Formats: sequence, C-alpha cells, structure tokens
Amino acid sequence: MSMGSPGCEHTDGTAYSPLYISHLHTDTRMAWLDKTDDIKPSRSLLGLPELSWMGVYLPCNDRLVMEENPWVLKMTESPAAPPSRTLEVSQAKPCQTQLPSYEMEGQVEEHCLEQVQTMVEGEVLKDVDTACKLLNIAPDPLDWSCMHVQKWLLWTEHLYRLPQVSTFFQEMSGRDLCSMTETDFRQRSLQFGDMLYANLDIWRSAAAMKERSPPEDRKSAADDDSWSDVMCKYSSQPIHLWQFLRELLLKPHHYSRCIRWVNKDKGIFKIEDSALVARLWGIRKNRPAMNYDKLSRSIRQYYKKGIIRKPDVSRRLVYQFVKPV
DNA sequence: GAAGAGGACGTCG
DNA sequence: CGACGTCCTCTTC
Repeated sequence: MSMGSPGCEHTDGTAYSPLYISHLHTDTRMAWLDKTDDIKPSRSLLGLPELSWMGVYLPCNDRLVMEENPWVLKMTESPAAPPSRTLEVSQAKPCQTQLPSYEMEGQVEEHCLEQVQTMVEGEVLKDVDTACKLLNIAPDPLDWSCMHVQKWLLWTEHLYRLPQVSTFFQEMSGRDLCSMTETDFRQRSLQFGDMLYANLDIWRSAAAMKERSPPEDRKSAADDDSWSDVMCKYSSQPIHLWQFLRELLLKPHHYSRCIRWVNKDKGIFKIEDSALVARLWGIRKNRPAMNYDKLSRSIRQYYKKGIIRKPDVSRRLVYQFVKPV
C-alpha cells in the first residue's frame, strides 16, 4: 500500500509510532507547539473527496489520518492491518489465494471485507479508548465539558503536530462542538477546520459503533480492558503521577517507546523519552508548560512517601516502584 | 548538557 | 492540607 504523503513525512526520515514525537520543545512557552512551519499537512491532502466506508466515516484527509492518527490504524505496528482507504479496500485483492469463480471470489471478498471492517472498528475503538484514558475524557464528544474539548484539541494538535488551534474553540462544550457543521469548523480555522471536523467525526462514529454493539463483542479487539472500564475511569478522581506512569507502563503496545519496564517484577522502569512522557503528563493534567524537570521533581517527592525510589544501582531515567505492580 | 537531588514557595481542588 | 507545579541551586553522570 502506498503511504506517500508529501506533507506528512517526518523530516528525519525515521518511522515511529504516531504517539511518538521525536522532536519536542523544551521551551515551556512552546510546550504545545511543535515546529509548525514545516509540518503543515499539504492542502492536497485536505482537498480529496470525502470517503466513507462501512459506516465508519473516514475523512477526506484519510492519508494524514492513516499516518498520524493511531485512532484509526497503527500502520507501523500492524503491517498486515487492513487498509483504511475505501478505494484501496475495494480495489485491492482481498485474499492471496486464487479463486475458482467470480461468484466465489465475490463471496470471499465480502467475507474478507467484513473481517477488515471488524478489525478497523476494533482499532478505532481501541485507540479512542486509549486516548480517553490518557486524557481522562469521555469517549462520546457529546459528554465533553469545555475543558474536555480543550484537552481533545490539544491532543489532536499533538498528534497531527498542528499549530495552536484550540484557541479558536474556547468556551465550547462537546455538545457545542457536535452541533457545528464542517463550514463552522472552517470558519474557526481556515486551514485545519475540516481536519478537526473529520477527527471529531471519527470519535462520534466510535461512540455510535459502541452504541450498536455491546462491550463483550469488543473484548477481543479492545486490548486488555473493555469500553465500560473506560466509561468508569474517565469520571474518576484526579490521577496521581505514579498512577499515570503505571498506566503507560501497562500499555506497552502504545507507550513502550517512551516508557518501559526494565524489571516488571521488581517494579523497575525506564523513561525512554523524558520529553514525551512529560508532554503526555502535561496533556493529562492540562499543564501545557510541563517538562521533565518538573515531572522528575514530582517523582522525587515520592521518595519520602515511599511510592517510588531509585533502584539500588542508580541509572539515569530509571526508577522503581517501591510496591511492584 | 541532561539528569538528579532537594529546598522554597505557589496553586488548586 | 495534600499533591503537585514552578523555580531555583548545586551536584553527578
């Protein structure tokens, strides 16, 4: 599958998970803003006709979504994952095996498409689920408060490496956001309004998907916890830093590039990308100026409390939970 | 130069 | 009041 997308290639040419941003600002005033002049998605990406597929709305900027949006597909981690582009789904050979007749081919193709649909839906739900936990927001945009909307916008800025667009949607609840048309979005942000609108639509589709099928059906696709867990979690108490770190550690599929276990039994972990972990923590706590200096200060506060300590053999960026998971 | 340690003080729920 | 967040100085890697 061609992944060509001139506006979205990373300048250093490295492939990485969409959640992993290699260059991060240490300047706190720019905490939410990556370099913006060289990362804008090209207009051609945004000018494609709208595509929809199997009830899952895939926005016109689908290429961008595929490469940058882990909520749709993690291409780098699932090379065999189904395509998310309608045209490519319908045009591609559904299976490797040769088929005896056109009729048979049609049936198999239909079957394969169903499987692909299930997989894509599962991936979307899983990634929305992950984002919900990270941001501590509800899956359904209709339930969002103004602050939730801001968090979601900051998260979208982070994912797409957009300039600051959240300012155009201040004082807006999720319901307000959902009542806006694509034109309304474009009026707020000429360049990125349609993209934000499309992204919001993915979330709404995910909520609708959930509406259509009970949680049990999603169990297999939803990693290690179900949708209902998310629904319970987002409304819970404010999270502690140590809990947040453990959440990341328990999701190696998503976060192993920024934090991972060194020795899970002993509770020893290593922060692989200090800037990214700090940034994720900042998003979660709505603290745009968060950096590793401050995050590590908070970790050190745990020394006295006996929650986290440095391992016996102290190494940079390596810490240990006093009570292992 | 980044990470680590920890004091001091501010903020917020 | 607790749990950071912020800012700072000094030390260690």
